[in-house]
Amino acid sequence: MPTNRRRVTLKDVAARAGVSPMTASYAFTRPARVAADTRDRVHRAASELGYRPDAVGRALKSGRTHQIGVVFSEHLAYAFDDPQAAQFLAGVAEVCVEEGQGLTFIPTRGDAADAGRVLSAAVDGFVLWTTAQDDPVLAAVAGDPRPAVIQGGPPRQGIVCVTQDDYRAALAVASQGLREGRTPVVISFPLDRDRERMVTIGAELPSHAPFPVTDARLRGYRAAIEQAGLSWRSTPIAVVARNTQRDGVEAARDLAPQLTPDALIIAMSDELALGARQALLETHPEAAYLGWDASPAGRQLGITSVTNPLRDQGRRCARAALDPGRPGDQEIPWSIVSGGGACT
Amino acid sequence: MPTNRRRVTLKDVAARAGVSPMTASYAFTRPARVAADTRDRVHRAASELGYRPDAVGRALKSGRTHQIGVVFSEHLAYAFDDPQAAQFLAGVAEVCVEEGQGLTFIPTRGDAADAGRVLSAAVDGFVLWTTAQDDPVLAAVAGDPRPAVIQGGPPRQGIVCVTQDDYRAALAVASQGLREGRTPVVISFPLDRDRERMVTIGAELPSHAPFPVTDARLRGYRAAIEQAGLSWRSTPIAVVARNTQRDGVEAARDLAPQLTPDALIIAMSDELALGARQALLETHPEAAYLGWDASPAGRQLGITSVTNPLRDQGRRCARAALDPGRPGDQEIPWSIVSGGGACT
DNA sequence: CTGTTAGCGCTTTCAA
DNA sequence: TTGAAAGCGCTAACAG
Repeated sequence: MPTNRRRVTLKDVAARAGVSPMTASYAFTRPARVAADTRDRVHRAASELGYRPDAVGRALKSGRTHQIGVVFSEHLAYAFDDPQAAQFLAGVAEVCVEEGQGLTFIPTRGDAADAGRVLSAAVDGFVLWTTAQDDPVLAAVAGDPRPAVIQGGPPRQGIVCVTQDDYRAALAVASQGLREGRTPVVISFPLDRDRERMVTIGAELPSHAPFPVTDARLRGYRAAIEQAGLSWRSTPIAVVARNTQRDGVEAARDLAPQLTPDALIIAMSDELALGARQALLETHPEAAYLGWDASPAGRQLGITSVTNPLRDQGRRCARAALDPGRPGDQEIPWSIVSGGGACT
Repeated sequence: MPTNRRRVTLKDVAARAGVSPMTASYAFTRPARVAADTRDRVHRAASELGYRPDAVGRALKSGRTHQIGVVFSEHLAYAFDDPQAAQFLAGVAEVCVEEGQGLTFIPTRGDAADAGRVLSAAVDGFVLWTTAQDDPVLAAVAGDPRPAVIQGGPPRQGIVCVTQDDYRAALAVASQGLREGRTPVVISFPLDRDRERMVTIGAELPSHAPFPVTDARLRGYRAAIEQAGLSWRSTPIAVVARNTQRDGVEAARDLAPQLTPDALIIAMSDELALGARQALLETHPEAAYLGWDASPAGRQLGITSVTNPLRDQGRRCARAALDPGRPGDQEIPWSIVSGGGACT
């Protein structure tokens, strides 16, 4: 039983090196402030003892945890099922590694205690993933002095926003798809936090969806459809629970009874479009598909899509969350890609 | 400027409620220990002041951070590019939510400072993703008193292991694939931590790969090939850098010159097999594919695969990391799935 | 049921 | 260049 189970503390190191705890501390945090031989003695003592600085003690005194807190305002595990969320996280993670910061996921479960959990987290700043207007976590974070950044909105005083102009992009991509005179149907992200799968029509839709991204895209699709002289009110709309191919398959099955052979499937993601395509390949070989995110798989299968560089947005969010200067909102440019070419 | 920027502390709450800090503390942590009206007074004072318990102060005193640390012993951002890793993380996250624990990613970049970063992290236990035998992080974590669990090995004193019997599974799946008399080639995960893409043959392979999963699967494939009366030494082997479809495409292109029309592509994941299939669909329509992980997409395209429930493994790892009792190693059962049916 | 004491591990401030 | 004092926010252990 060689190892001593008690934590090795800075005081132990100082004692062994024959210096005060302060000198030992400086030997690690400000090596230049300490005489070379003293510093070496401290370092030697530390490695002999197996000393590691304790992040908690350090954080308490210094007030900085060197952690970025990431919040997905719904069940945390969903974050890993959505490939777009994964891309976003990869971007956040890249910056964390570059800046020597840790990455803490703040667990949320959609209940009333979420706001408290978020505010109590031992992090220096917050990165939030798109959420609903009325999400209480938003209000909580907005009132916290730590920097906070949100991808996809909603915009809010006290929270920096990194977004695309989803309305214009949706209008543009749908308009392009409708040029061929096809009959549109829409596959939409959830309309509320219940995430209930359903089929409806434009006329039945609430005037505003609480998720700003979903809301803006729906408005864009609507404008495109009406500008094409078609009826939004009677356009079939499938609402999915999550952004997965599986949900795209289900949505397509739900829509199938109302589908014309020349249907234009307007989906809010390539993921959903790919699922729909797979479900309809045999029954509706002439259908066309619009997606979002410009995934390689989507491009390969001829899905027209909107670029949405989420990895880059993850990077921007992380950088902003690290910057106590509260930089301004950022709008990410987009373009439409179809079958290999890009325009606008 | 209404809000006071100074942090609201428990002492402030106590003062306002006219009680001692200890009573205020108990009002939050052990409500039952405090008289109902006192408790209410404290809670009211807290919400009026906007008080939130500080996780750092709490952790320092109690010695528990309520955080699980997840370590991917290479550049952190890679974790989000590998769909299998994402599944694993989803499992870990589920348990964190259930148990009210936080999830901290410990940033690593594959350099010498990783071990220190890991040990200094403010977490109560560690979950590691498969790594190499000689990874210094392993030794560091094994010597730490906090519980540690690793998915995929290597096994090590002081670290709980959650694994499959990759050797037997690889032997079984390759044997089944070789029944039809096809000529095998292998697409392998990296052989070392450099992750260099290359093509080689069995004869050139080092006798042991430092990644235990890769090593066991290669040995299984080899046994199957030799049992089928074929030459392992001359079997072409493509080594990829990462587990993505894209890498599968590249591997297939690298192997193409050596491919017979009846080739059996033995890949270490469905992801790689799907990439290879896509690359070879036109030039080698008769090829057959073996994968791993039993993904829905793989099954749909007729890839024979091994089940590898990583979400479940993530759950098991998280539970074990939370349990200071250091439960024993766990072996996950597997089965082979092909074209929709499952056997053994 | 409530309060006092003490101190977790570290570092800021100031003095030597 | 080094050290002493003080305390970050909280809670275990014990008294009252």
